[in-house]
Amino acid sequence: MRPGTATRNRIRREALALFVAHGVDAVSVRDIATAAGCTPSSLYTHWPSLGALIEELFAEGYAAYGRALAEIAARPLPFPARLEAMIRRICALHAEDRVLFEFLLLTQHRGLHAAASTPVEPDANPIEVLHRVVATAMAEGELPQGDPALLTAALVGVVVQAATFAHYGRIARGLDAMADEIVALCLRLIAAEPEGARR
Amino acid sequence: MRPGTATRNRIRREALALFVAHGVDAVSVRDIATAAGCTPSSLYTHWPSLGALIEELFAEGYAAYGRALAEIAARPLPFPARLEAMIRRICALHAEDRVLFEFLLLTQHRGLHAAASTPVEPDANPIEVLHRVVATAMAEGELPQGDPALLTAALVGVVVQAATFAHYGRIARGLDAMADEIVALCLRLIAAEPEGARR
DNA sequence: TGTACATCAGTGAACGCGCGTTCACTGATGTAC
DNA sequence: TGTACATCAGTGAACGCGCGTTCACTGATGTAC
Repeated sequence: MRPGTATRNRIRREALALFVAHGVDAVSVRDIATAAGCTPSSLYTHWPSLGALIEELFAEGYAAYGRALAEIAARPLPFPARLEAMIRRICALHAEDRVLFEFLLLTQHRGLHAAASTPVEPDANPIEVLHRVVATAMAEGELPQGDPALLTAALVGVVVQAATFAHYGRIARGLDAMADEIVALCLRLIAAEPEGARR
Repeated sequence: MRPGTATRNRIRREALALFVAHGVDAVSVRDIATAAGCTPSSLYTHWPSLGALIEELFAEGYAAYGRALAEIAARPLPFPARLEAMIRRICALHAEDRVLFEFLLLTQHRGLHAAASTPVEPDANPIEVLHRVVATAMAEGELPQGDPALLTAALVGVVVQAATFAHYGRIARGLDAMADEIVALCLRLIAAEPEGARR
């Protein structure tokens, strides 16, 4: 570990925690420096601006989620099995680093606006990865025809909103403790025939 | 209409549009005044602070959605019919005033943090209303047993994420144009037996 | 092993700027007599 | 109908403050000889 890396990591960790606790725009460079036990100017040793720090945290976290999903998406399994594995992975990541998960949740709108400008590796966007998987499954008949984007939204929505409820204390458990139920809900969404089905 | 009401409404409308376009924290009093064709100080004729304007817009919008759902929740219909009506109502509201819908979407986290302090009428919170309906249906056997909060989250998630996708252009249609499909997805979530069901 | 030098994380005082907000005011409108 | 007054939305200049950022610096660490 190079010298200075310790402070750099402390700034990253404390900034993330403050962003989640108070909202990104309510946290100043001085707040972060105080929490990290350094001076405000110290942040500029490691990042060219506060915005760059925020962008780095978002981009890295978002990309990590994207790569985790892309790895599963590439497995030679039927679509439902891959979907289940992806959802379980997300639930596990929620338990692994809840602060990061909630940061991505709270920052999604700001982050996605900003990220729209920068060209990214295709696997760096978890939504994109899932959308691709769903669209492919639909094209290959593993799923009934429909709007792949809407089904993707529904699947993402179930997981994201569960996390949001957990964040606000509407649900007391973490996503990993609910993984079985979340998977069951998502599998209902991709069921072949909803209701009134006749055979 | 009292004199001055026109400016007040213009400020409300332009502020909402700017908040949605750039994010709440990126919009200054001067920005709003310029868009509304008045001076910054004019805002203080109608609100004690910029924060009060933001809070009013969020609280009123959120409460309107809550009351719309509460009205449907009170109808003497079986649960699935009421759920369908509520979802269709939300989709219609999206088409009616998309800027308001997206403002509530983007502001949910900030708004919910702030609103946590103020005591509100119970029907002013659309999530609360839906949660109550789901919990009641579960208690009365209209739904299989489970965590009512998680099922509520899933239902909210489908609609909210569809709106988010629409906002970012991932889906080109408005919610009202997708109402049938969104309803179908939500009805799958409340189906009695998911899969592997044997009779 | 000891000295000289380069590197670079972190400091602390200071900066200019744009922010939300204030306040004495103006001027149009409505009301009383 | 005409005059005097009250009301109040909106003005414009000014405010203090906290923000992100800069910059000359310090001092510890690693390297060369």
